[in-house]
Amino acid sequence: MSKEVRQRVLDVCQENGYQPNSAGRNLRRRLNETIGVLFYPSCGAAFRNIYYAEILGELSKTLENARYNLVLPGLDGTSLSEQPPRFICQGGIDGVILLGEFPRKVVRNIHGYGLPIVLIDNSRPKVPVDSVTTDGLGATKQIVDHLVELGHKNIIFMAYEQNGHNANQRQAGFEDGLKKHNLDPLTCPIIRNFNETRGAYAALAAALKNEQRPTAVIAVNDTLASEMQVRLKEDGFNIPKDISLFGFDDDSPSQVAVPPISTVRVDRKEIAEIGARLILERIEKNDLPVRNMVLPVELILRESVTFPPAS
Amino acid sequence: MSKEVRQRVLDVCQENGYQPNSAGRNLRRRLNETIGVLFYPSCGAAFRNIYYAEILGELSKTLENARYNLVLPGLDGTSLSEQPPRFICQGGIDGVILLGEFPRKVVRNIHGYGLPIVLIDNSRPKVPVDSVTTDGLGATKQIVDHLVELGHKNIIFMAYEQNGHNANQRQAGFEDGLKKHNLDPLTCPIIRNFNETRGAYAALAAALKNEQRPTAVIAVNDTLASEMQVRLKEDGFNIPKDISLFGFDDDSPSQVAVPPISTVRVDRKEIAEIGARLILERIEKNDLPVRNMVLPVELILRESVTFPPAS
DNA sequence: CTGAAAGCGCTTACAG
DNA sequence: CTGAAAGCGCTTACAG
Repeated sequence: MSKEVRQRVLDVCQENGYQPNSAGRNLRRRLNETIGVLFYPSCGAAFRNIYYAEILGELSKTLENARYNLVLPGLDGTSLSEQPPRFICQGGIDGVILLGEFPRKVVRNIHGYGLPIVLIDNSRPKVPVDSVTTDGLGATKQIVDHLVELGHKNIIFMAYEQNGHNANQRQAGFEDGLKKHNLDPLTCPIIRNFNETRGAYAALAAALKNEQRPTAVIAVNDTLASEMQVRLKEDGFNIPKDISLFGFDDDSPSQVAVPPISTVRVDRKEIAEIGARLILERIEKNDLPVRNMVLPVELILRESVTFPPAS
Repeated sequence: MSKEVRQRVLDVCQENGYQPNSAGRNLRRRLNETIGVLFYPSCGAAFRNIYYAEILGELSKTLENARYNLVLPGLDGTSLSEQPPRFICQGGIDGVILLGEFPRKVVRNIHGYGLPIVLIDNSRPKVPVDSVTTDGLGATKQIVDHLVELGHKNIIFMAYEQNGHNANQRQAGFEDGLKKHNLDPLTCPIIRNFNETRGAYAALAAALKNEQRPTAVIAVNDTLASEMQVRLKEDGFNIPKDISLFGFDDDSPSQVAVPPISTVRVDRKEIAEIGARLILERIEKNDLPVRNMVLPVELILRESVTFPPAS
């Protein structure tokens, strides 16, 4: 074949935007260039936390650069306890990304299918799988440091009852912070006996009636923080003069709140890129050692935090 | 082959959960059993409206029943104006679902690639594509009917500046309602000169200073409605005694608000199922006539609406 | 009705 | 280094 003809063929391919047909290519290469994503407990529920939607968006962009597509099999994390689902038996995917707080049993189950998997924003030390999470423990410790520096001595940590990696890490950081500063756990309560806004505020309001009234509240995420702020204001508390308030995640609720709420920023792009790298590397070489990445986070200080009221 | 052997083979397949390999199957059948989803302007942005996440979840479940997977190509609706993207040239998908308010130009562009496409929650009459939307026009007319029946004469409609099918339909329904009840457009203003919460409330507050103070507000969605409610309460208005309030979509903000906000419920499952049906039918037979489905909606009456204050 | 062959579009290993 | 052949796993059209 002459070089001239060769070049002309290549040109024509270029012009018409020819791309090798994926089915043929994949069949031959025994690869799919496709990664499945699962949510827990469901797609709709996971995205109540907009944070996950942003990570998903970044993930799909990053994987596109590696010619990979993301596929959403039509099933929830909750229906995975039984038989292996179609999208796994069918061999149409090269790996699975688990986005959200999957219970250990489900992770183990999926891991058992032998596909490369990676946990994003969740970690299961007892199951040998790659993961990428953020340093919630360190973040809450930093928050306590900051509040103590301002003079706060009675601080509340509150999180939804439901166990989860992030809630647990953030609580652990709070407990570490209390120890470090010799704060009394009795006047620095941890509130976790609620699972919806109303219960949350009832529990918070009760804690505020304590003899040593708490002067700062750390909520496990921005949605909870902003809901508490609205209720506290309705009950006549001034934020931040009476009560300082911290959230987590730097989502929209903390930004649009009045006053804006101090929070912890997580780099969604970074977590997505690392998650993508982990799964791509494991697809290439499945006998890599397990890697558990923990990303640093950044405190965002806004008007919802100040010195405690003079007592 | 004896029937006995045949049965044993089938049994073994069943036991091991054998599924035909998708790459081989698809190559031969010249089909992909895969549908692409695009968001506008981006995945992260689209899901700020949790409504779209719920539709996506339902879509993936419905399509799973037809053995179809949903694939997220790693690109935004915004980057579609240029060359056909990889996931189209590669021939890996049988159709495309457009979720959200895509500009006409982009829809036309994608339609030009020749793949079956369907618009969900958006309609572009000038482009010959299937679509499924909800009856926002009828809904707002019903809301006006209801408010007028309670005695309201001065009603505000407010929506973000950005044009969009839903905002426009809902506004059109408001205008129809005004005409039907001979209400004066001067005392029933349409506010659309804002694109974030602060501007929205400034515009609303200004309108409330009108001589004929409006006694009811219809916000284009629940997020806007609940934000306005918080600000109105801060400024000393009682909801609903001073001002009745309507939102749209029956999302979480209208449910957790104090008081809960009247709204319009859209059946996410239904819209997803119809969208799925439209695209599957078009994949099967691409020369079907264009179908534009409009789903009925349901008014949800909550405590945020009552009679206007005695004047 | 049953069973063997052809071929979907590609890539890789092989022969020249 | 170049070019033809084999084969990935399936399904369908064809021969017997």
